[in-house]
Amino acid sequence: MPHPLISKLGRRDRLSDAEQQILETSAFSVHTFAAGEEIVAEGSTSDYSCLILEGWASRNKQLKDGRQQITAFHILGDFVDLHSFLLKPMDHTVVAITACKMAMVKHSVVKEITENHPHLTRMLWLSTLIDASIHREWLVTLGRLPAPAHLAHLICELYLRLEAVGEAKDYSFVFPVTQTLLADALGLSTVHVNRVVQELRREKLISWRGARVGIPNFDRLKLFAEFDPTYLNLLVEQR
Amino acid sequence: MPHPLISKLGRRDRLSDAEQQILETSAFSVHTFAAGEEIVAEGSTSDYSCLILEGWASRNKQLKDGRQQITAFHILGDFVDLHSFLLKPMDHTVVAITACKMAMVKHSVVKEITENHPHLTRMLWLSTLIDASIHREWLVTLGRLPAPAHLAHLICELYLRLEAVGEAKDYSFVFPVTQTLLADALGLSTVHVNRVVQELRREKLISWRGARVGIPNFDRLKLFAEFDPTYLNLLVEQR
DNA sequence: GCTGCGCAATAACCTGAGTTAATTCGCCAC
DNA sequence: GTGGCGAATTAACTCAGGTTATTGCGCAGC
Repeated sequence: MPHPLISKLGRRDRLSDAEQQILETSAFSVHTFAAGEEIVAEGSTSDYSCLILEGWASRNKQLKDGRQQITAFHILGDFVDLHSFLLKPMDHTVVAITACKMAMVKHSVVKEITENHPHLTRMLWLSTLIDASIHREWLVTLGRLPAPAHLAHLICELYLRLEAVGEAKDYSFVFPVTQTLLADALGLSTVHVNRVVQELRREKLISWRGARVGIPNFDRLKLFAEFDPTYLNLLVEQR
Repeated sequence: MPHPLISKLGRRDRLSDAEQQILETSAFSVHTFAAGEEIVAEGSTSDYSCLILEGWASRNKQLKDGRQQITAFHILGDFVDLHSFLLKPMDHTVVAITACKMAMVKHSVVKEITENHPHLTRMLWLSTLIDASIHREWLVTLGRLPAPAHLAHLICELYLRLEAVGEAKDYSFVFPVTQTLLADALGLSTVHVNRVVQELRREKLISWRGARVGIPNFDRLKLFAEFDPTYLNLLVEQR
């Protein structure tokens, strides 16, 4: 299996053999985390970043009263806290949604890349810029879309991201997220998430039984969600 | 007057004379934009980025029905669309809130920096990471805070950012944003923004007459907004 | 001094989403 | 197959915030 980060960056621009070699050998260890386990703590200052080899993770920000907002979902190939290379301390927690296998990369290695490999540096920078672009899209869906369209939008996004890394096809994917977590991502209550899920099911915009979500008609769901995939930057280009 | 980007980055880490020199001479021109004018169009692919020398700007994302969400406010020293160096096409518009003076920097110059000046590259990367960190904080305030705390939080943030660039002191600053724009940033209706502004005034958490906002008791406002400035990364550190 | 205009302020009414609490389902352990 | 448990579902009621419409105010233009 090719290295997931190489595939991911390679989807945006061609990587040289030397660059691929560097990424191949960048991890100093592989850790496994159980579902629900905290991978990175808010307020911590680490000297490494984590790349997902297997499983789902989320970035969570806690409020004082115990409620939380999820600011991102992460899947195979995502460099969950690459920003902690320069941005310290961590402004959020990273939590394993399912069991996760993570490759740990020392910040000294990333620093060495910035010293000697400008193109690869730009590609890593790009990957954090895409995270930010997704944050902005979430701001719009959170601030301006009604709950049903908001959920539909998230499902469109996750499907395309999963498809890009080979974890989804034929408009169906495994979605290991409880309605409670979904509520934390959508800024809703659990009860209302349930109402909205059932509305989308009733309208045949999605199917969802067990952990598997299906999209009977992607164009219809896109339209309903006002979804435009540009912000995911899934196209190859010189950087 | 020192170059605002040098001061801004210099607040996060020491810049060498050579680095300062590069930033000094990086702009190829200075443009002025009128209030309300579009500085960068959504969907466009430019070969330069803009740095604010004077005035306020915002990043706006439009919906089909004409409504919009503001995803960021920008002030003196902010590199409004540095991400367009690697992320194309633009996923949002940049609009001048007041009259703006902008320094335009060619992407070829930024690229040259990434080729030859790793530390300066990291500092520029950092500045986009701070943007992302603010996006995440906004996701929390948008998703989980009630409207009054949300507005209070924004005012805390803007005060500290303005103070850091010398545009605010003594807990008072010029806030050139109409309640309609504010509604687009907070994900609220204009009417509700007005209700909330008056609530904060009534509670003596803020004063706001004309374009000037005052904060009689910053600690009380922080508490009310659950505001923690960590995410602004205003502290100096080696990068 | 009048007119027009953008913005702030108010009012009346409506609705999407929150809250609390009870019920049901699916699945695993023993 | 029974008990336990987390998650999904449902119901009843409340409320934050949206909608539509009107009014007031300061100011630029003539």
